[in-house]
Order: sequence, then C-alpha cells, then structure tokens
Amino acid sequence: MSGFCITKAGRGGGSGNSCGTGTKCGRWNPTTEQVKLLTDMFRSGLRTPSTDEIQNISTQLSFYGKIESKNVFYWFQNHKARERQKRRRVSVDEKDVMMRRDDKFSSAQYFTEINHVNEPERVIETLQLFPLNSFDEAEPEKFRLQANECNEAAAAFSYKFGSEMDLPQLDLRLSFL
Amino acid sequence: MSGFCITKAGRGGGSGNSCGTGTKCGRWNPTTEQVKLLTDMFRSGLRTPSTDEIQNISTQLSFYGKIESKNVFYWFQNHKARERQKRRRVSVDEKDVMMRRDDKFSSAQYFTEINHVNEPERVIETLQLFPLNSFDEAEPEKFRLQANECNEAAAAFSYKFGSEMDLPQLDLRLSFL
DNA sequence: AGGGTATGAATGAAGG
DNA sequence: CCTTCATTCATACCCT
Repeated sequence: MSGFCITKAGRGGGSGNSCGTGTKCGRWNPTTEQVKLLTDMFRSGLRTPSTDEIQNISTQLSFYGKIESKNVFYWFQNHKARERQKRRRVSVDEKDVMMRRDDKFSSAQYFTEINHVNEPERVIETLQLFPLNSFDEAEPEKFRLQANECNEAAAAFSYKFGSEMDLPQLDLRLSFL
Repeated sequence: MSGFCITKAGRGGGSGNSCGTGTKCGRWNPTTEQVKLLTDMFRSGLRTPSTDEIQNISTQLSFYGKIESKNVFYWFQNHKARERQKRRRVSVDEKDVMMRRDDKFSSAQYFTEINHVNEPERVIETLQLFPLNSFDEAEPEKFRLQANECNEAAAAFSYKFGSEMDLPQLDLRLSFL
C-alpha cells in the first residue's frame, strides 16, 4: 500500500541513500529556523492551515532547507493533536488526584479546577522569550466530549448495508491471491 | 529478507491481532493479507465499491481476520482521498520548484502539469474481474473540478511571487492570517 | 549502548 | 468528497 515505511534504506542497507551531507533522508528533519517559524505561526493562532496556506508556508520555508507540503501539514496536525493530548492528560490527572482523596468537601475546588482545566505545568514554557501575547494557547476549543472507548459507532454508521448476514457467498472477485 | 519495517507486532502476521476474545479492540487493525487484497482491488481500479461489493469484500476478507463492512467502506474512502491529496501536494510541490525560476507567466506550463498529474500506477490489467457494473473505477470525474483549484492556486502564487522570490526574511506571520 | 522522550508519518474513523 | 481527530508506528535525539 502506500509505502508502508519506505524507510530510508539508508542505515545499513546498502541501497542508494545518498544523503551524504549530513542530511539524513528518510524523514523530514526540520531545521531550527523552520521549527521556529512554524512555532511562531502556531503561537500566533494558526492551527489548521488550509491547503493554500500549507503551500505558501512550505514554499517559504523551503528557503531554509528541504521541505514538502506534507511536512507542514503533518507538523500542524501533530502539534495541535499533541497539545490537545497534553491538556487532556493534565486534566485527567487533576481529576484523578481529586478523586483519590475521597473529597467530600472539595466540590468547590473541583469546579475551580475544572474550569481552569488547562494551565499545563510550565514544562515547556522556557521558550517564553517572546514578549508577546500570551493569549496564544487559549484556544476556545469546543469541548465536544467524545465518547471514546469501544462505544461502537456501528449505530452511528449511516451507511446502509443490505440485510446483514445474508450469507451471500459467491463468486467473489477476490481471486487475486 | 528486508523485513525491517513493514510490520511488526501490530498488523503483521495476520494472526496475533485478535481482538476477538475479550481483548479490547479499539479499532480495526487490518492484517497484512487484508491490506494486500484491498490494495490489489484498488489498483485494479476499484474506487468506490457499491454496498453489495462492500458486503462481499468484507465477507471474503473476514477469512483473514475480524473485519466489518464499514471498515471496507472507510478503507476505500480514505485510500482514495489520500491518494488524491498526495497527488495534489506533489504536483504543487513540483510547481513550486518550477516557480523558483523566473517564470511568473508560465500559466501554460502550469496547466499542462496539472492535467498530467501523473499516475504512476493506473494499471488496467485486471480489467473486469468484477462482473458487476462497477465502472466507477473509471471515475468519470471531470477536470473542471480542478479548474477551480487552479485558479485559487494561481492567485496565491501571483500574490506571493509577484515581484521577488528571495525574501528570506518573510513575514509569514501576517501573510496568512 | 541502552532506554526514554520528542516528533515525523501513517491511517482508521468520523463529521460535514 | 473533503477535512479533521485520535491513535499508533517508527525514528531521531538526548540522557544517564
């Protein structure tokens, strides 16, 4: 299928991986300038660039090194997802902590914390060199709590399928194998 | 054996992956055989299987592991969409390369490339293994669909490369907001 | 030199 | 059909 992991045959595989000049092939390795700019954009509020924006960004960043549009696309996808993930993780932890203490009287505190929800530990904040608008990450994300787990969306599956297991065994065009 | 990546515990071996016996199964994890067959079908031209086809395929593939109709449905949806997306990105990237030269008025060339949108595969070999009327493989999609995109892209470019091409000091932060 | 972490890439599943 | 989200795989990088 789509190149499983086309992995760079580089390592050990004698295959023509001509990335000699320290540029490792295989997967995009952003330069610090590229990362800085991408991060700036993200901090400025850009979360999901459109195709055109991706193109522009890619084109411009290519000045600093090899880059493809898909790299930009993935970068934003991952960055956004990970921020969300981190936030979720934090909130869950907070909840756990609370729960753990049989809190009978901390309801007030509970709400307070919930409302705050984010305020991830300033782990990465070391980068706060920028003067700026610290509003950045606020992002009023819609809290569409999603029913995860095996909730099974079969029901939600709007696509219509015939009458279930009718056992229509047949010729099958799967004679590929 | 070049087994380096491709698979590993996850979807490999088409056996270990049994969500069946109480194992928590979050989402379908196709076995390699299933992927291979689906890919073959896709390469044979099947793009949008009908409900019946989906049913049949699903039934057949269930021999290789747990699978539901919706999985087949989604697989084709995703595969098709991603191939198209990939193609689009690649073609644009190529364009970028060209644009780097001075040709700001290469609209002719521009369109030529768009129309080409080379399709490396596109093997028509298998022809009608499928008795059905599934001509959809031909994907009667017209080009006019692309026309629109072309315009947008063109606009974006003119905007961008209107006068100079090396502004390393780009002010990305504002251009896309 | 090995383990942990950060992150690029891929893809199943939905929503619209 | 297109876009987006969640999850997972595969690596690069860093640390002890």
